[in-house]
Amino acid sequence: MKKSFKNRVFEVVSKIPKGRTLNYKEVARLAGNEFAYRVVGNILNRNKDPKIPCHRVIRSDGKIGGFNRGVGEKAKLLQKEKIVLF
DNA sequence: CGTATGACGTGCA
DNA sequence: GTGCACGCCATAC
Repeated sequence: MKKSFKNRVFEVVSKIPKGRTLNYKEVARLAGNEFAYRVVGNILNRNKDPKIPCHRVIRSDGKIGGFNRGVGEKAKLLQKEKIVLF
């Protein structure tokens, strides 16, 4: 099974510890290509798997960014996790 | 197979 | 400090 970048991103994001947020660039770097940060958001957007805490992935600006189900939901999850936007 | 997209990031006005 | 535009990559259709 060849792990595509998409699969890599899923694994990395699913490995994000609770209470920790990573920006798309970091996820992309851990996935193998720090220059593919756009793909990270792209993949998560087209693949809303409930097993993936994609809400822990935020922009490097410290902003929530966006969410396929609504930014409000993502903000809610972040607050629920007591995640502090670094 | 080829084209267009996208939950970004950075720079500049 | 805020807003706009460009550029980068992989995925989806």
